[in-house]
Amino acid sequence: MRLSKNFLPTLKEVPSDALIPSHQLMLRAGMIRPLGAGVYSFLPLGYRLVKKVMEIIRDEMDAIGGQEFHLPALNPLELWEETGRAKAFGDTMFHVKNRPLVLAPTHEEVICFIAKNHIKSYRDLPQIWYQIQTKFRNEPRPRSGVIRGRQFLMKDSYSLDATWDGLDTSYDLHAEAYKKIFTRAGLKFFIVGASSGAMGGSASQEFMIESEAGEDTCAVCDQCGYAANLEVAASHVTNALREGESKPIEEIHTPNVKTIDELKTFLHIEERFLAKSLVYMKEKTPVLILMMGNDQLNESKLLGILGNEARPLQPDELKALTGADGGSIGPIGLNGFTIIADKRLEGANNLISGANKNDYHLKNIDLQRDVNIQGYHDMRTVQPGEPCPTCNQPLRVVNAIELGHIFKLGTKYADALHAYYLDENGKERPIIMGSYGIGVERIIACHIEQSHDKNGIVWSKSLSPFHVHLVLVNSNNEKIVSVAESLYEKFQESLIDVLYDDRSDVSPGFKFKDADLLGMPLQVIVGEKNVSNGKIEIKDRATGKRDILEIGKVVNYVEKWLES
RNA sequence: CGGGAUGUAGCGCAGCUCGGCUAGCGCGCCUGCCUUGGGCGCAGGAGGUCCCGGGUUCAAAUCCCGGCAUCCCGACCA
Repeated sequence: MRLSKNFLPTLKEVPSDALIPSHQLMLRAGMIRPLGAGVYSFLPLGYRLVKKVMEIIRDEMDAIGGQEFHLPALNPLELWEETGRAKAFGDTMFHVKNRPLVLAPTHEEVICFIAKNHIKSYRDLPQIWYQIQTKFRNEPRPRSGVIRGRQFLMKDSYSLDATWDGLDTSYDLHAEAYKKIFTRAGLKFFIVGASSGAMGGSASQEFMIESEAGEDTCAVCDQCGYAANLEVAASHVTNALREGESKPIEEIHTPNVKTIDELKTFLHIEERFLAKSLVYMKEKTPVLILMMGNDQLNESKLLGILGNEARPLQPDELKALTGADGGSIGPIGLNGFTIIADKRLEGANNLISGANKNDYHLKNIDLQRDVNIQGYHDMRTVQPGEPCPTCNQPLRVVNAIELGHIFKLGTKYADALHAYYLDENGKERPIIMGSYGIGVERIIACHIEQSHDKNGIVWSKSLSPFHVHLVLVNSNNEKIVSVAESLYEKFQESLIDVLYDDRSDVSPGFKFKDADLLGMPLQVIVGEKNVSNGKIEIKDRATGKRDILEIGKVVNYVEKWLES
């Protein structure tokens, strides 16, 4: 492709709205332009990348037996009401104003609708159906360029199985395909166990890359490779101890002590003797949650135990139900409460907790003797530096960008839409589904986040929009021009993707800066300096290393590099 | 949806407190000359509803009220 004739608007300056490197560089490299909040046009270079990514995805999806669909973005609202997800998505789903239609944020419903009409027998299963298409979500706050948009490309696939073992197989096939896809895209990623959230279903894993710009938080162990979304992450912290003798409960005056840290300082005592209380409402029942010391409650773990409808109490409700304000609540003397505790407190005694009376705490509480604990659960949030649950090395807590998410859905959608098949015994059963997504633009943005320097993007060989950036340095010198032109032709004949900077009105420095910004892995530089000796310079974008070789050997050099 | 910031030429910004504008600067763009190994140089030129609507005033980019948009933090994120 000739730069003199093609539309590739690069920017010297950083657009002020872009803060993270991938967003800045995608704008500067002429890949995208904003149209509205979270809505981007892809210009030719950007779309070339999109197509590269889609090619890799198609390849690996087809390899596991996936069949590509093209599904409508416009969906009847009614279909979404049948599964209850019109309500579940709420304002996140776009609704068309002048017809009862919605813009699909994902496609379980449509897939299930097709399956319902055509999958009749266990002999029709299993199936893997996928699509790579635009999805629409009315994100309350789009951000970070294409990483969170209101309109974005997603590869979504859906497995349909007759048995739960079949679902496991389909799920594992996807996990393997995803590893291949992200590896081929040149990404350093990790896989975490995740919460399946409101999507429903049993197992779920996320494919993540570590990035400060990430919206998810994960605990990772560099030693053994343990990694988990903080929503579900665990660590190997020590428990509160049970001492030999349980002393009698005593009330202590603790004026103006509101937080665990204040209590710790006030009493000069270790955190493991303190029990913090939080109160949630599950339907009509208040639930007191005991956490050790200043451990942070992990709400997603809690909701996994209590159900998604549970909610924290308002301060006035708290006072009415316990008789005290937050900071003085405790497990003793409550009526009508369910009490649960973090595993770390299991069986502990001689604890200090709130007295349900402002400015007072109780000491020597024995959870076995004094409290009717209805269950110990892991409910704490992992902190950086805590020991890894598998190898005890310190965990890091990092931000991460979610590239892909795989779910075992089960029969939720088949049940709602009555998508049944007949098994070997002629018995009607719901189709068992899995759902597997990949953010297409995120692969591009994440690659840039992981691979750039102060001069611009550094593409990996597999993802790069062109293999070679051919730079004609002296466009006023006919000899140089003819060498560059003939190289351009030879590259094309050899099926090497080449971006050719043949502009005559641009200074050499400008071309070099553009080449570094655009980030093709190899720069082939045709300039007077070397051509006069029959030589060409090849610069490796990633390392900056330069090789000088004879003109006749350039194409072969690039071919070798491509094969390596 | 809460908190904060910003909105002036294609991009990056100044001017706004303290009203006086014929609205500047750098980059980019156009024309001509020049230059050709790291975002050249010189000369000339085009380009603006100062986000929108209302108000105050002799006079508003500037002050006041209302809206919209974009970005950031938080909430949210199947």
